[in-house]
Amino acid sequence: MSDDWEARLREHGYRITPQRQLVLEAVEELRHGTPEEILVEVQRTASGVNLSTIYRTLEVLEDVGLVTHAHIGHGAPTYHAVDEHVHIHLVCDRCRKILSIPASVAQGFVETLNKDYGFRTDISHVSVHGRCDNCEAMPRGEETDDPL
Amino acid sequence: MSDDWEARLREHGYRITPQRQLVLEAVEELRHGTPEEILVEVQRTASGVNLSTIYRTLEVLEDVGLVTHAHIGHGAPTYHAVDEHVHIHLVCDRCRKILSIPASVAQGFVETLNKDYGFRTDISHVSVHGRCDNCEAMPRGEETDDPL
DNA sequence: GTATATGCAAAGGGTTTGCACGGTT
DNA sequence: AACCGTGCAAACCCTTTGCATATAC
Repeated sequence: MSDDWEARLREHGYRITPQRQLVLEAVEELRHGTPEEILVEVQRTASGVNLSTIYRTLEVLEDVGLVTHAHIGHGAPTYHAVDEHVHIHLVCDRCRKILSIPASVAQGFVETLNKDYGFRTDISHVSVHGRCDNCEAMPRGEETDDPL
Repeated sequence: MSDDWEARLREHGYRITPQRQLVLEAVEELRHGTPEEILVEVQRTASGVNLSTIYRTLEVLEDVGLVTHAHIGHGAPTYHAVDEHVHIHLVCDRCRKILSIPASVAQGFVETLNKDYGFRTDISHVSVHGRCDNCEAMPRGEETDDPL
């Protein structure tokens, strides 16, 4: 865990609490986690922690720049620690697997948006949906067909 | 409205109903609409229509390929008619405006995903978040800061 | 000691579902 | 006449909020 997380919180006027430490650790441990999943991970250590604390804590951690979230569909968002490299999520609509690829792949696209449309974007914030390698080759039948 | 919509439904074993026609018309009229907004539009003509019918109908219309939806953040998804040109949504996180740009802008990106990662994508399904021209220039202060 | 953070429970959006009735085929 | 589609109400998931207590500072 980045060791200046305490400083980060303090700088913004937030206090250091066990819950905040645990949530940050859980996010780093899970790499991709929904609030619910983070709760479960946190409760392995501290069973008394409440879901609403997870939400409030994620908000704080996001505010100070220690975590971010991305939407992978219509369900709950997924959170990451920010010290991982920035990445894009490729979500397979058939098998539900999530591929993380370097954000640099989208660099040209992002630059075009900026130059041609004056739009500054954070491409990592949303996911790109489609079919992964495997599923594209797979015979029809066992698809999820849940249009996220 | 595309005039083969009845055929489209029948081909897939669905029936033709006033509600389905109204929902399709509403989607085309609105161009971007959440289920709730579509309900309101539909109710201008038929006040008795229920929200659950909107959801069920959108699912059907999506199944037969007459509409699609895209997620613009943590709120409700937004639906379109498919006969409009495929586009990408640029959502400004500050002023909430939605810019629609041709999907062709992302062509290079999409091809890279396919070639390098074997991932076939529908880029129009999700939105790209960031700051629009206007807001990027605007002095700080009145931003939404709601990290969709 | 004081302000912030937490736990709990209740409320809030958005969406789905069971069921009986009504409409399309 | 048979079955699908609809309205209604209840249930559901995810998230937010009010309030009293506990904790960091």
